[in-house]
Amino acid sequence: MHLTLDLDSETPIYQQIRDRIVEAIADGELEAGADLPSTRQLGVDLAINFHTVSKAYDLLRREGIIRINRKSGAVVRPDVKQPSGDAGTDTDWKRRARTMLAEADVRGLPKADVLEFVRTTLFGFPDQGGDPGER
Amino acid sequence: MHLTLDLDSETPIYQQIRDRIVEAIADGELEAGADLPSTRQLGVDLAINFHTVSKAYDLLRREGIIRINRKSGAVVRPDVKQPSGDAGTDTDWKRRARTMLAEADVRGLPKADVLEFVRTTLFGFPDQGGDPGER
Amino acid sequence: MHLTLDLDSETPIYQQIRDRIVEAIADGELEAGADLPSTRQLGVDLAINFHTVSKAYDLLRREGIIRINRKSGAVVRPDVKQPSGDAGTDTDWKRRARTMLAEADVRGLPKADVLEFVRTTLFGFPDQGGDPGER
Amino acid sequence: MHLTLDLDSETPIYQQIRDRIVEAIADGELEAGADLPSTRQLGVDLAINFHTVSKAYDLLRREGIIRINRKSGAVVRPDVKQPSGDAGTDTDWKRRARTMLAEADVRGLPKADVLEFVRTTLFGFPDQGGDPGER
DNA sequence: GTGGTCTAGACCACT
DNA sequence: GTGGTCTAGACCACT
Repeated sequence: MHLTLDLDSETPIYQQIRDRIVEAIADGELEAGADLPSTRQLGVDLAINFHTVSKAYDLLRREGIIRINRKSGAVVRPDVKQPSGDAGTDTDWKRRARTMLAEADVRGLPKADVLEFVRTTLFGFPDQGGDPGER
Repeated sequence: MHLTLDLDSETPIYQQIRDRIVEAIADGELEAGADLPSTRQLGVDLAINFHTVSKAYDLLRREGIIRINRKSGAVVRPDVKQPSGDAGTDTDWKRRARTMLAEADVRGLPKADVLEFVRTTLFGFPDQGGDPGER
Repeated sequence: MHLTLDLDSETPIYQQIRDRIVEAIADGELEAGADLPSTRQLGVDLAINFHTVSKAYDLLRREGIIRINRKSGAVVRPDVKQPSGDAGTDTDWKRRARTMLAEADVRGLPKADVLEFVRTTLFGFPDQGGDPGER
Repeated sequence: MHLTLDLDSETPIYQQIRDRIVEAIADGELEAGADLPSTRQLGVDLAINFHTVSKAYDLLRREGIIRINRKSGAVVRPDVKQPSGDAGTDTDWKRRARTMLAEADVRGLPKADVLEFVRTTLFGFPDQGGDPGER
C-alpha cells in the first residue's frame, strides 16, 4: 500500500493517513478483511513516527472502519461497505456533503463540473452524453 | 434568515452557523451583497451568545465569503460565486470531495444513491434518464 | 492622479486609497501643498461611491497627512515630508518596520533580496555592486 | 521567552503577541520546531487572560507559522523560514512594504536613515561603505 | 447601533 | 496538562 502525504498541508498527518486509507478501501485497493501494515512498518515507509500512524489507526477504529488486535495487528472490518442500518450515519454524511456542495457553488465551481467530477470519481469514467472533461 | 442548529452535535456551533450560511448563499436564500443580521441579533434569534456568532462571521470573512464593516455590519461579498482564478481552491475542494465520496462508499451508501443525492442537491430534481450507475 | 485599486482584496477600499495616496506623495507625484481631486470626482474616476473616498481622506486628515477645507477641498499638508520632531512617530514606524522585516524572514524571503527591494524602492535603482535582481 | 507588550497601544494585545513571536523567530530566539509556552502559562507571564494568548496563537497557526496540538501545545513549524513557492506571498509582502516605505518618507524620515535601519535590522550591523543614498 | 477587544470562568476532549 | 468551546459582561471606536 502506498500513501501520498503532504507534510506541508494544514491537515494533520494522522488525518491524511486516515483519509488516504478510507480512499484506498473505497477504491478496492484495500479489501474488507484485509491486513493493514503494522504501524511501525508504515511509519518507516512514510518516514514518519509510528505514533502518528497509531493515531490514524485509532481514529479509523473509533469510526468503525478497522479492527485492531494487539496480536494480529489492524485489519479492515469485514463488514465495511455494508449499510450500517443506522440512519444517523446517512443523515450525517448528507449534511456534510450538502455543505461541501454549497462550498463549491460559493467558490464559483460550475455545478455541471461538480456533478461530472463526482460521477467520474464514483464510476471512473465521464458521462457519455457530452463530455465536460474535454471542454 | 432562519438557521437550524444542533446543539448536541460534535460540530462546534460557530462552525454550524458558518456552514448553514454557506448553504443559504448556495441556495440563493442569501444573495450576493445581501445584509446578514447583526451578531447580537442573530445571537438572540438562535438563543446563543453573540460571541459565538461573531466567531462564525470572522470565519466567513477570512474565507472571503462575507465582508464585515464595523458600522454597517456584515454583508455577503458581491463577488461570491465567482471563480477565484486560484487553482489551489479547486484542487483543495476536489481532494476533500474525493475523501467524502470515499467515506460514503465505506459506509455502505450505494454509489448510484450518492450520485443521485448530489444531482438533486445541485439541480433540485432527480435525473430523468434512469440509473446513471449503469450507463 | 491615477490610483490602481484591487476591488477583490481583503484590504478595504478606503484603506487602499489612503495607501496609494501616501505612495503618490512619497513618489513626488503629489507634492506638498498640492490639491487632491474632490471626493466626488475621484469617486467617479475610480467607479466607487464618493463616501468611500471621503473615508480615505478623513483617515489621511487624522494622520496629519492632508488638510480638508469645506470650501477649497483637500490639499496635501505643506509640512508633509518634514520631520515631525515627535520621537513617537519614528519609534512607532520602526516597530512596525521591524515586524514587517521579521515577516519577510519567516516567509523565507532572502535577506539580501529584501534589502535590495528596499534600496530600489527608495532610490529607484539597484545597488551597483552585484545585482541580486538579475539572479 | 520574554515579550514586551504595550497595553496602551492601539494595536490589540493579541496582535502584539503575534508580532513579537514573529520577530523572535526571525531573530533566532525561537528556532524552527521550538516549543512555545502554553497559552495559560504565557497568560500568567504577561499578566493577561489566556484567551488573548490563544487568539494570538490561532492567528499564527492560520498564517502557517506555528502548529498547535491539543495535547502537546504549540510549536514553531519546522518548515518556517523556507520559501513557500507561493508567488502571492512575496507580491503581498512587497505591496505592504512599499506602503510602509512611503509612510516613512511622508513622515520625514530620511531615505538614507531608512535604508540604514533596514540593513542594520536585517544584518545586525551598519553598512561599512559610506552613504548608500549617494552611490 | 455595529463589530472588536479583553476579561473571567466553566466544561470538554484528548483532534 | 493542553488547547477548544461557550457563556457572560464590560468598554471601546466608529476601521
